[in-house]
Amino acid sequence: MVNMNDAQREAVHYLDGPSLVLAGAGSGKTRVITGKIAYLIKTCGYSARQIVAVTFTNKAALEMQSRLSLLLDKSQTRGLTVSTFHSLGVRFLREEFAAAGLKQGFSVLDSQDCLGLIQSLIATTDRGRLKAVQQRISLWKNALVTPDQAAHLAESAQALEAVHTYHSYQATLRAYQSVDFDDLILLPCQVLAASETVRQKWQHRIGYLLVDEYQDTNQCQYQLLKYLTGSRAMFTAVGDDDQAIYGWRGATVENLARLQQDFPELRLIKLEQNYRSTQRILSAANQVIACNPKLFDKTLWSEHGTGETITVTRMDGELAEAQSVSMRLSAARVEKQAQWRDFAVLYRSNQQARVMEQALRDLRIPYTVSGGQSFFDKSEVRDVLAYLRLLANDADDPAFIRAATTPRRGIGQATLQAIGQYASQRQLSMRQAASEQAMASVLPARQFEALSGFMTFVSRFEARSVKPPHQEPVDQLLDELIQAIGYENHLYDVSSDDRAAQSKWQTVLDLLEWLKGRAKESDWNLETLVQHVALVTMLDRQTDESPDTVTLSTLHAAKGLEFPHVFLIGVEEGLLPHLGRSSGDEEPNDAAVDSARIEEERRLMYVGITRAQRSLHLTWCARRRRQREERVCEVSRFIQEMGLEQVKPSEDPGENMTPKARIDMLKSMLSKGSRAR
DNA sequence: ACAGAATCAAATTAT
DNA sequence: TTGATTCTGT
Repeated sequence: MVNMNDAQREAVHYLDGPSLVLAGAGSGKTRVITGKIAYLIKTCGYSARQIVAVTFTNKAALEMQSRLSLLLDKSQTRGLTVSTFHSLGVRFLREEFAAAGLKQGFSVLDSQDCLGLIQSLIATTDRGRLKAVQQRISLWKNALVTPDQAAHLAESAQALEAVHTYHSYQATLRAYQSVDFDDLILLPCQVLAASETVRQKWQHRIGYLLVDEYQDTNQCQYQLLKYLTGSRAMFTAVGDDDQAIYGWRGATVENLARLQQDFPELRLIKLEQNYRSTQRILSAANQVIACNPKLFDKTLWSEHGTGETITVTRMDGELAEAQSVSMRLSAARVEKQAQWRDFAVLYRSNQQARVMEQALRDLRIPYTVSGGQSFFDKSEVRDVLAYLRLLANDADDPAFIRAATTPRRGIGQATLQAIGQYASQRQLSMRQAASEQAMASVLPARQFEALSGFMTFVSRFEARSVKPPHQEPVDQLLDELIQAIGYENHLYDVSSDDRAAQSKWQTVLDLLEWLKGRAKESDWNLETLVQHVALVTMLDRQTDESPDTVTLSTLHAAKGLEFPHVFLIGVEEGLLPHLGRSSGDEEPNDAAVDSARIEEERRLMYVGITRAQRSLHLTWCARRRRQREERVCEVSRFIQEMGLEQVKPSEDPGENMTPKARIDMLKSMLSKGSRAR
């Protein structure tokens, strides 16, 4: 506790009741959380298994774990829970499955699976409308609104349709013995609300709870927090209302105010000293965020010097922007004697990464794109996971359909339809139906042959994987399973190109390695493994020894990170305050909604600015292709709000160069000394 | 095996 | 309108 300021120390030591730590950007909140955990264990005699720390992302959870391992021995952290809200939900349901109306091997469907489910419920090809419905259902769930309650709230015809879908959506999920992401919070909440016994059990088990990024909690998560801590209310919530950027997925800053109402004895601690950025950067950030109405008064200050000038550069278009930033990146690395990892390029939306990637590749600048879901979206990966899901959960119809038809084995549309019909008549899952002898009389002989071959295959592996007496190590099982499926051959059959097949097979091998690693690390069986897979994103796979690369990241994914040098690109009206509505949704003109949106965008800008430690460079494009046509853009209002001393008209060293000239110039720079590799 | 043509979907942020 | 993926013809 030596290296802490008074406020941090107070936050760590305060144990007389619930506390809320308002931690401004860069004020050392992770240090406080990890410090407090260490303090509880080392000084206060808490056992690690009584302590639960909750974050929003796996990345944050991992970060916290690694910081903790510097403060505590392995033996001291045994049994400690550091996980995301959603993983905690899975763990809860693994134990309380019965009370939630599930079996232990329930499936966790990701949003893509769920979108497919919704599509099967409402007949439409309009993806925008489907997504709108999905979003709506999700928001209801996050606000603890049941389908019945939603029916009373629905105003428009479109909302009424969504209610209807919500009903059948929930019913279908239950029938599949599956849950979506929102259920991982909602179901534990409902179970805790309904059962005194379960409540006491968990409240007794959890001696102290810490919540990171509290400003991003939704109503449901807040309720869960209350149930878990009970009237003892031994918890610390850490958050910053100025960094609340997840309103669109149901998070509500009101939870901060609500905390004070619900716990009048709440101790409020503010961390206002910033250890991250220079004065210039901090002052720009402060001025931007000052344009928002504030919930809590908070003034960030820093002992660092004034620092480098913040630059704003106008660019002709996306390409020029990307190339210019790449060049300046290269130049700055040499000038500042920095490493690639000291730089980040941040942007509002994922699409902006494309052009940027291309430009970086042209200049041989190594980079890592943070975020994006690509790996677990690949069809190879989803195919394999479907088999695992099917083994773990015989009610998982989507998994059944996918596994039964991939690779082709004589089970097609007609067979599936017959199975589906038989199943729904008797309230069975497709897999249960398919394994009934009666199918022999329902299906033509050839189809029945194919089907029973598949069913034998499935039950053979199920017996070895999930059923307790014969539980085998996951390693061996996975290898044999993939062999038995003949998946490699399937890939060669399906893809016309051998190279494509090879790379897909490699993806599968990567997946298997990753699964095995996870299973070993956490001592998980197949069921548990599969339940956690859906929660994992690309980010978490990066176990590579930190390579020296530039980071490309969305503003959302950049929260919690910091870099010496930051480029924030695409700072334009329409993009950085992002305007534009999602497609299918009807939208009354509501001034309050509009300004709430701008305020969230402003917080996003604030997050972006405060990622920078020493230098910050902003760019915007005079023209950009937005939605199908090139449009003229204006500089973002947020630039002006930063109150920079003077905005130089242009800082682009290659302003008048053609793309080719830019590249040539860079190449000559590279050969002069800096090694980009 | 590869290139050009036809077809299709796309609209923020993410567990 | 693009860009990406799939199909088709050589």
